[in-house]
Amino acid sequence: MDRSARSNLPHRRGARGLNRDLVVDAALRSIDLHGTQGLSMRKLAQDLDVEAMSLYRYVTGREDILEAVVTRLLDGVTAALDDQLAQTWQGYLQTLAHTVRTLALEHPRTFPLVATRHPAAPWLRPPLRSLEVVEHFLTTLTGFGFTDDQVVGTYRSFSSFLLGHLLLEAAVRGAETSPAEEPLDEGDAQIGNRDAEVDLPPDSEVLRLRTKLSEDRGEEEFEVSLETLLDRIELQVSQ
Amino acid sequence: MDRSARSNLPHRRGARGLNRDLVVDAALRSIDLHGTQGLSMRKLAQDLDVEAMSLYRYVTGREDILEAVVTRLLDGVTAALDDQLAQTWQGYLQTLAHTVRTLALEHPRTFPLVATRHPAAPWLRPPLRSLEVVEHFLTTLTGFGFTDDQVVGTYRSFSSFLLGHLLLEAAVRGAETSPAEEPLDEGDAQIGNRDAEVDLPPDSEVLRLRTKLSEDRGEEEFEVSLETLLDRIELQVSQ
DNA sequence: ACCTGAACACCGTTCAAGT
DNA sequence: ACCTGAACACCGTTCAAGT
Repeated sequence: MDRSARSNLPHRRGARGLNRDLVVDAALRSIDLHGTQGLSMRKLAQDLDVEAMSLYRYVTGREDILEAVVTRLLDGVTAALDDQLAQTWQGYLQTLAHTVRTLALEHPRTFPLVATRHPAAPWLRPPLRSLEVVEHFLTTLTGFGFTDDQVVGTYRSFSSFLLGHLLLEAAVRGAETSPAEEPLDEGDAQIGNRDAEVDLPPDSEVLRLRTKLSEDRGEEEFEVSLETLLDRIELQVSQ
Repeated sequence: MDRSARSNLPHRRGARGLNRDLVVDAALRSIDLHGTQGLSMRKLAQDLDVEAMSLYRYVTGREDILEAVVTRLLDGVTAALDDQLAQTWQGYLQTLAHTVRTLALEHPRTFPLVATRHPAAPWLRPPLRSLEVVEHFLTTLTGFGFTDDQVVGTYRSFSSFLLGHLLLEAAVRGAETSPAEEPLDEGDAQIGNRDAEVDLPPDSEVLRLRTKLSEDRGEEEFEVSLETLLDRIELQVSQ
């Protein structure tokens, strides 16, 4: 006999089955929208239709959430790599670089967290701050015949390459997405001119080069620098 | 050493002649010691022997202080450059790079602020987030005969080089300096082993390469990468 | 002119209590 | 087992008031 439909609709609303993953997901969404500053335990709980204190069942505190968000972000990385490309070490570094770049551009407000939280250990360098990713990196390059010194040297230069480029790109995208600047209630002045915040002397080089400096060359710079880095590694590996 | 040892003790305590610079100085000291998180208007006021509300005479709020701290940090840079070295563009970039590096290592807890605050304008890229420094950079390279495209391209690659390397170095130094980890009241376990926080599978590459990965090669990496960057720029400039 | 007390609207986190 | 109310010790910021 069919029992009455008691299986679905937990009881009242959607949030009865709370768990750690749901908390972390909600936190990531919130940070993407409002930045790390905007994340509070109380507002997060509200998003989940629960009181703030309930979160402490699944999470030891705010810091724990931030750490978990970083891990969550990085966790898909190794799975997302292009296997075709990953058949040479050059291809592997390329697909890894592009995967992390995509992630940084998809989460410009969250990426600074990946970049600046204290690494849990000195061998977990940002932005590859996940044991899984670092392990994959080391194993793969060793598999391609890199010596220990070459693997470690490559890990270091690759990390700082990614960190520099992506943090810079994320900062630009983050600024575009987020400003949350007051909509200025009085309809006056300030005609969408983003330089207005800094006043430039009329004879300055910055002023003269302003347009060129503001161009978005992110992708291009990234490709060129990555190419240079690979060349440099190739030199070390082949000798 | 520091100039809190004022010559003429104003009246009762040190803080009668409060002003913006004193507030910013105190904030910088506090962030160096306790990180950005640890900076509160109330505690900062206490350091200055004043009530929190007094600070608002000199500063529009917490954000204003953070921005001012970044500016203060960068403000000495152009003055600190080695004039001798700065007579070639290579030497100029070298002394500039080393000056900023010194600053990052002297203020490892404050440097992330320089790196991650939203730039006030798209042509103020971290970590050279100061109009003064950027202006100096552009003028100097133009003076050495760089075309507009070369100046701007160099500004971009130099910025992300510095950002990647120095944020990584600062993170390591910051972690050493700061942990503020509880002194564990009971004298048990945890024998200063920093890896304890992450448990490694016994067959992992990370575990095998652990020692080599933890070596501090900061200075060396920095020099080598800077050299490579200069070579790359030279190629572009000479053709 | 410079500083402050009191107040407001928030925080993160603990703990004992509810179901 | 899971959630919560009440409480604690903090926040940043405003405003009217003191000197």
